[in-house]
Amino acid sequence: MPELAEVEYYRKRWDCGLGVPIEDVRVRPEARIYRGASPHVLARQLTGDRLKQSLRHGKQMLFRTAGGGWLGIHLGMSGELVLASAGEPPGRHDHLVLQAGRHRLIFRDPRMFGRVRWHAGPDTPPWWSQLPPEVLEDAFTAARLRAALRRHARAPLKAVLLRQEHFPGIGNWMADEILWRAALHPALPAGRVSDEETGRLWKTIRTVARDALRVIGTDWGTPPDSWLFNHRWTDGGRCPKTGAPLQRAAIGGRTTCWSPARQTLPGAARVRKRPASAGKQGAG
DNA sequence: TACAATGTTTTAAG
DNA sequence: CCTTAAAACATTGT
Repeated sequence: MPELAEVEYYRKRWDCGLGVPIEDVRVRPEARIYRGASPHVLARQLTGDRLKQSLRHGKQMLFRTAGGGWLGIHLGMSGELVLASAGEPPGRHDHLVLQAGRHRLIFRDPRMFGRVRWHAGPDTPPWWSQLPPEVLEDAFTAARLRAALRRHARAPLKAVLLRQEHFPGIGNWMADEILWRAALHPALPAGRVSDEETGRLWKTIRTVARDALRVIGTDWGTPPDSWLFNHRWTDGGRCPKTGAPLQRAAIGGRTTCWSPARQTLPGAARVRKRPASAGKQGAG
């Protein structure tokens, strides 16, 4: 569920716990989200410490503790940060629970595609400092976008936009919103985007990121109907710009929504229909 | 019931 | 080595 703006929203949910001593830490050590890291070390070191700062970069979150620790959280597909009061019993999918004063800071993730990591030391963990520039930073230049498009020249534009090593924070709905606003077909091979279109795409990436943070990242507000957002999941949805019916298909492995009236594929490139169960060719 | 879900990672193939 | 596509991951809701 969470992309750039949703992660930003969740990050702030724990704000009321900043500065409050953590009396107790509960973990579900068998949960997949710890991925080889030791949840017990995390629990021991976090106990008695306090969170003093929260950061977000793309879809990654990082909580800095007063005692020199770093708690990294990725929400995966179904994760969320929840605030509960001290008395409530833990939910079935609450994999990390920090008891801080009257607050209970909870990482909840039913599908467990998320991730929790722990790092102790004065500097940010290596995996954090190596993240690519955010799409709203100055370092995210049109030249960087052009290089990413060149590198994945044969992949559909939609699939390229989802790559976190180039566009941290962009997810399925943002990618569709960006391509729709920029009037670029999601199946267009990235290498065929013209210079003029690249400039347009670069501006649109930044506009959508800003809009998303403003509308969703602050209080999870509902975007206006002028966005594709409100129309993309409903059957029979119509393009807010043209009124024409929207289309949906799997592109780049994800359900994709676009407006055929404004996002067209030039010439040879066509949307390839998924092979209708062609039967498995036995490997021999 | 079977399928899809706002995400990554692994595996396979070219 | 590189890129691309598909499967896998685990659970819930329609």
